[in-house]
Amino acid sequence: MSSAPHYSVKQILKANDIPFPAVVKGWVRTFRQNQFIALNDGTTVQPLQIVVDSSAIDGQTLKNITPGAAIEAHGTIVESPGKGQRVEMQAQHITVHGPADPNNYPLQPKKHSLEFLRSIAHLRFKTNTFGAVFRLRHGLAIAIHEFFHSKDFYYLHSPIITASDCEGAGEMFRVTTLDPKNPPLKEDGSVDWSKDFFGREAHLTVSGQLEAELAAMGLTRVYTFGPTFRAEKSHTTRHLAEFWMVEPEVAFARLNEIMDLAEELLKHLIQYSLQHYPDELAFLQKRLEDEEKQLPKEKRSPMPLIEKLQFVLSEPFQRITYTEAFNILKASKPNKKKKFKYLLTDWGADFQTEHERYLVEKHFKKPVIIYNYPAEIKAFYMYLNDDGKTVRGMDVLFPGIGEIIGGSERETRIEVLQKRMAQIGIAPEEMQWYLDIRRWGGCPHAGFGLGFDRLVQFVTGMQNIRDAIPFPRYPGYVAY
RNA sequence: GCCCUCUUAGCUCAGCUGGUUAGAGCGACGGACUGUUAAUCCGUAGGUCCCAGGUUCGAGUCCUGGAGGGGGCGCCA
Repeated sequence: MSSAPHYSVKQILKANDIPFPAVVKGWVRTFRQNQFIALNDGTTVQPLQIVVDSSAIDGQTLKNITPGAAIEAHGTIVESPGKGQRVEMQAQHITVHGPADPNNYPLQPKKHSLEFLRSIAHLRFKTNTFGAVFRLRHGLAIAIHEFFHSKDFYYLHSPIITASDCEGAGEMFRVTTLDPKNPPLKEDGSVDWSKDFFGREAHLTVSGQLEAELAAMGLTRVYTFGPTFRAEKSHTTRHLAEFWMVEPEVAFARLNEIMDLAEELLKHLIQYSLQHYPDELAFLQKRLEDEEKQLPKEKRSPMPLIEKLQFVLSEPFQRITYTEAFNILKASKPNKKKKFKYLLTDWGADFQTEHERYLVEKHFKKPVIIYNYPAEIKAFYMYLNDDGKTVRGMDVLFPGIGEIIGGSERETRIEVLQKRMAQIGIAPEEMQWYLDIRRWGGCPHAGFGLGFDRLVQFVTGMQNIRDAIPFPRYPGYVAY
């Protein structure tokens, strides 16, 4: 057997100095005519063609070369006389590491529905679609770190288990080691959490924001990038119970600066995807087009995937205040003609999905940043404007997926913060640390949360967020 | 939590207003094939029509309940 180096399919397809000896390892996609193996190792969309001399290979090995089998091929990379590829391997020797019985191997060389693949999520990494999605997901993560690193942001590992249960971002999952059948009780019959592992109640974090604020008060610019958890029974294509969030927090920054940062980050990430993953995006674009062929025209994506990404880069995001947005919506046709399910009449009402979609997809036809929201519909930590009615919060809305970023300038005036906490019933002693950073060396600061899986969803064109994360968790479903 | 919708072969789906032995493509299996590109050609096998009741002379088709999938709304990232 040859002792040639092991190359990835990606390396071989890019190689210029041919011919050369090589070893490749991967999984068989198809085996045509007892002669042509299409091999994929997850490094590219394109498979490598391996040409087999069937007379030189024993019958059992030949029989085991079926879709899904893991093989190792030793041979020479040569220019391909065939039409579909530039180079191919002429194999001298093939080892089947793991056969895949074609009688019961679920993946066939044909289209499968995403729902079916989701039901065999442990195998979907082997497909071109999920290979492309997860390579892009990786690339976006790298790009996020590079982006922040280049701007002197420090990557903060915010805790996953949190003692803080008043972030207000949603229902939390409890973390406990107590016996659910027989928990220690207090005299009044309630559970005695002081006997639990941490000596008090603990939960999975819904956001690293509050911890990021603490770190920004010493490191100036930080960001978190980690899993967050919400026990909301959301049944939609854009919610997960476990999802990844990117949360930059910047000391001395005001709302405008954070809006600039959000727009720059999103554009950078899309630019990065277009530049580094053109093959994946072309593949995903075609996949989306094929899938949408069955749909009526009005339900299809308004433009192809790559064009959509370029379009987001082409213009500044539309920035409007809540009040401006409210006035546009109130005067809009669907509101006047009562086409909206929720009609807008009074200032202060929260926008519904249909309103956000109208602004983004019909009125402005580009990403929209809405800011200065009514205080009542936003979190307690947002900076109260001088009008006493609105807070310096902002949402970045994207076509198709809605809110991709939510952020704000934080309230720094301790007495205003205490008042708002009291209004919604947060005990000040629970949040002393949060008040302390206003007490000593407080300063204006702002930040936002980017839904990483929603970003992956947007860039890859996956309609369901469950197909943008390797192992989705949602109400009623957890596997692996 | 509310609403809509779907479940027929391994996969994707067809099956008209209830009416004989439930169909196709792909896949699988057997065979042919030395430049194919989800190869092609010939042949074969493969179904508890999601489950449980009910209506009916007769149910894949209608009704009720249940399970599972998908979608919409709310909540948000």
